[in-house]
Amino acid sequence: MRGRPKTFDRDEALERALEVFWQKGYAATAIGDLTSAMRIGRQSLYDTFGDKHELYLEALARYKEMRIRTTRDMLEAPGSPLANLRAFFAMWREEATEATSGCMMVNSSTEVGAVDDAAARIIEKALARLEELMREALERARDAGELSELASPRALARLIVTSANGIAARSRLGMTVEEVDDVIETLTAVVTGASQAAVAR
Amino acid sequence: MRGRPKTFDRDEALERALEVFWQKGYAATAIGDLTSAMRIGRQSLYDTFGDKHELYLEALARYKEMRIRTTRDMLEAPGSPLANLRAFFAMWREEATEATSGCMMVNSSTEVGAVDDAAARIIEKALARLEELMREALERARDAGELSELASPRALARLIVTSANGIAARSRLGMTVEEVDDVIETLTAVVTGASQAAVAR
DNA sequence: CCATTTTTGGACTGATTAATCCAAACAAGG
DNA sequence: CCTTGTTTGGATTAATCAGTCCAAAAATGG
Repeated sequence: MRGRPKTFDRDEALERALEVFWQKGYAATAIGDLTSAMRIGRQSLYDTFGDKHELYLEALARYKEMRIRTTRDMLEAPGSPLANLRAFFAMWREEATEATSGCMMVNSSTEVGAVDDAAARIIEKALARLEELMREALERARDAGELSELASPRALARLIVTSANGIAARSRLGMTVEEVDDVIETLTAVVTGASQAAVAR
Repeated sequence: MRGRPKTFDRDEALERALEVFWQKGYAATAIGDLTSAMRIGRQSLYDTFGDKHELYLEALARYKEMRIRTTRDMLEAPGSPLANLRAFFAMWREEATEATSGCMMVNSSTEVGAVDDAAARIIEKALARLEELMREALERARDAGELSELASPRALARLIVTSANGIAARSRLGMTVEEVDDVIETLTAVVTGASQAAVAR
């Protein structure tokens, strides 16, 4: 290897770019915001990551991987599948009340989803994967005897992921614990079968 | 009245601005996009609506009113409260599958919610009102004997509105009928009390 | 016809943007 | 020390943006 070696870590810089895009979105993020957060020069950014849009897509893909990994690790942890589901809800609750970043994929959907096909494809695949992980977790809980029959694990998984997306959107404005808890407790009751209502007659 | 009379309808122009902001968001909408959609000159826009941000807030407030009005009209229609709830779900389903505009309040939350206090306040109040309308509708259905006891009408209302927000975010990427139906059918089952799962043991 | 007001659009300002170019500093290996 | 490659930041470009100013045209009432 000849020449001056790279002094910054590509992954670290990408991670810092991710945080800026996650918080501020695509359009509102200026190159200067990125270089200062990433602590690299402007030219290094273009040399290393292409342009702003490429960097955004790479950050979004990284976010997607992170989100899928943590979800899978949580839901597929050893032990009680139902306890894992509860732990997942708890994590989600913490995130919604302690931060206003929301979910980068939800933010991206609403901001650029309709015009950025590459971003849309990343998000669509990620949401499908998250639904799959959730469905499998529900089925494991059922197979372990912690839940009785589920009418449609897939449909229930979709409701859960959709609700998570709704919470994420809302948390951009700031959410109280009470607001999140209402949603989570109701969903938990649905999953565990405590009926919220019963058809009369 | 002396002088040339106004030739455009302020409400119509505002409605057209609303549609642009709804579809494209705040930052991505240029003044030129607005004037051409509103079919008025640039100076008329500034004279009539102040500046871009004021116009956005007014459009957002108009959207909020529209959304609350249609929701209330639907949920408070004469006849069966439960049928009204089902009609509400049906409308929501149509919107999610036939358009990619989503919900302007959800779009606004994720884009400017964290930095635009005026917009945030409009949205927070609107969501609280929608939750209230939904809670009241659930209570009417219960009181009419169409649903049995509800553990927490408020919590259930929050789950429903949150899911609607999640669907709205997701619909920006385009949604299939199947995806929406899974969520709506599960929610309907929750409301009507058809158990999705029961605690084992 | 004149006064009044509105509409329209071009010219303009000032700021900001993404992106490129370039030169100087810098750091390693041969 | 010299070659190679990297980092940095200033200069620059070309585009875009919101917003203001202004003048001409248009439409009404007196």
